[in-house]
Amino acid sequence: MAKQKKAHCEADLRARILTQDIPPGSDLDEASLAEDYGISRTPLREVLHRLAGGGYVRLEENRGAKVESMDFATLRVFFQTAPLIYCSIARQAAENRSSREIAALKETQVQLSRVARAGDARQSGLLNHKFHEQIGEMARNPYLFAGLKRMLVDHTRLSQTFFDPKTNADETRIKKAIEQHDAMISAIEAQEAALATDLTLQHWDLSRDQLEKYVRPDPIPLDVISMKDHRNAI
Amino acid sequence: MAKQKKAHCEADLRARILTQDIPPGSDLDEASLAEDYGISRTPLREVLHRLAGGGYVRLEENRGAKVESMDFATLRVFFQTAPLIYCSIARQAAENRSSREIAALKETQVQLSRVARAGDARQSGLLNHKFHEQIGEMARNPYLFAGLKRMLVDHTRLSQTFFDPKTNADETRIKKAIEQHDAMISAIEAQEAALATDLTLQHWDLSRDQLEKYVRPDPIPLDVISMKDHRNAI
DNA sequence: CCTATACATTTTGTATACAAACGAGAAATT
DNA sequence: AATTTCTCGTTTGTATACAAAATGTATAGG
Repeated sequence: MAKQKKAHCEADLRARILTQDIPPGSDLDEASLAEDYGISRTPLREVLHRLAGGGYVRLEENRGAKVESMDFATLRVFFQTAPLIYCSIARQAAENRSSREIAALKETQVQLSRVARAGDARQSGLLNHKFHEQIGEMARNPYLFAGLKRMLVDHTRLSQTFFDPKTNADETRIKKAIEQHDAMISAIEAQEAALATDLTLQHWDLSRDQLEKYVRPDPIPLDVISMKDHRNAI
Repeated sequence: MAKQKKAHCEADLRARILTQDIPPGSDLDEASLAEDYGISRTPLREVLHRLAGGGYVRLEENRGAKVESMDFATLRVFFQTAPLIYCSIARQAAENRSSREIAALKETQVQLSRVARAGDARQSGLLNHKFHEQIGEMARNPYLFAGLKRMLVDHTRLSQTFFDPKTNADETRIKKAIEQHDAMISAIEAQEAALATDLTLQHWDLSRDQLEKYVRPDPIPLDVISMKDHRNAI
């Protein structure tokens, strides 16, 4: 029972950080969190240590835990490194996947496409996170997997807007991303490493285009006419 | 005072694991370790959690901490992934290094060459570890750095014999490795990224030859991105 | 002789009380 | 008025006692 509470605490904190329910830079107070989750401070501190190990929070001496921030420098490195890690992982996942893992991945994908269709942005982001983490496990490469997990923490937080469609174009993009997932599953299942990396790169391109808009949004139109044109163009 | 004891405990356990003074697969008993280091079990458990986060030990539910083992599968992946991570890190270290970090790196190198000449294999291994970790920090890439740190845990453990010369050829190899370090420092200081990666690859080759008793598969291609689409480069 | 089960021992997990460090604000000194 | 120092409340860090789980051992039954 108490074990479940601790596991729930850790999973819930992870989810809340990934969805930015607890935003980057937030202070985490041990006493109040322990009370919230109905456990004492000792196991809560162990949870925080584990979250720190996974790049979710930063522990400072005598100063408690803060949710890892995402400054501009981090973002730059993120864009720089993502294709390398994602593609290397995809290649090795295709080489080393087991059929059991493929089945689990397909199950995640089914759930993801369901919640995405239902418009549940929060669950979509979390299941998308799980999807890519499962591919990471398939690669059986603890070195790259360590980097991937940290990368996914930032990626999921950054792309919180991705699964929350505002326009028709957004919905198309979500649909496309989920189709890409299906293609990636097939390639990995068929152990076609080259295809898997290629599809992963395309998937990254889609995500990156969306993220760049979020990070560097379209400039405000200089005049009313061009804005009208833009609206009518769709 | 107590803070120092805890820090010492963590550093000492790290060193003992890296030097295989505590061999892979060992069980770590909380009570006896706590007594050995003169701290109570609570802070000791936090140390173990941190070591687990760094890939030094594995924590199993209700079953304590074991030093991470190095099975055959791990070894294979190690040889596969090392050049990719080391070279990516070296390139970015050259791009992002500060002069302060260069000075610190040089200091480590001075110490390393001193203890290596003195035949202190244990300290040589640990300082070599520190040297490469410092280069990792220079890259300012938390994603690759996470993988590098895990890689170095295994690399340092594997190469425990490296700095313990048995023959003249061994001594020549050590000398060569340390000369390579000097060249790497120069390249990184001069921000010559291409040269730094090239030297790093040579350095890896030397180390790999030494570890060659283990099966080594083909490395992951270094240019997974540039092969495809250079739009992805930033 | 082997297996299974109950019990005892050991080890890990949690709660709580206490100690130490930090930070904010008041008081004192220049 | 500005700066320093002191004090107190808050928060984090540690020790210890206790609970729960796992492991080892002995004994009963087959």
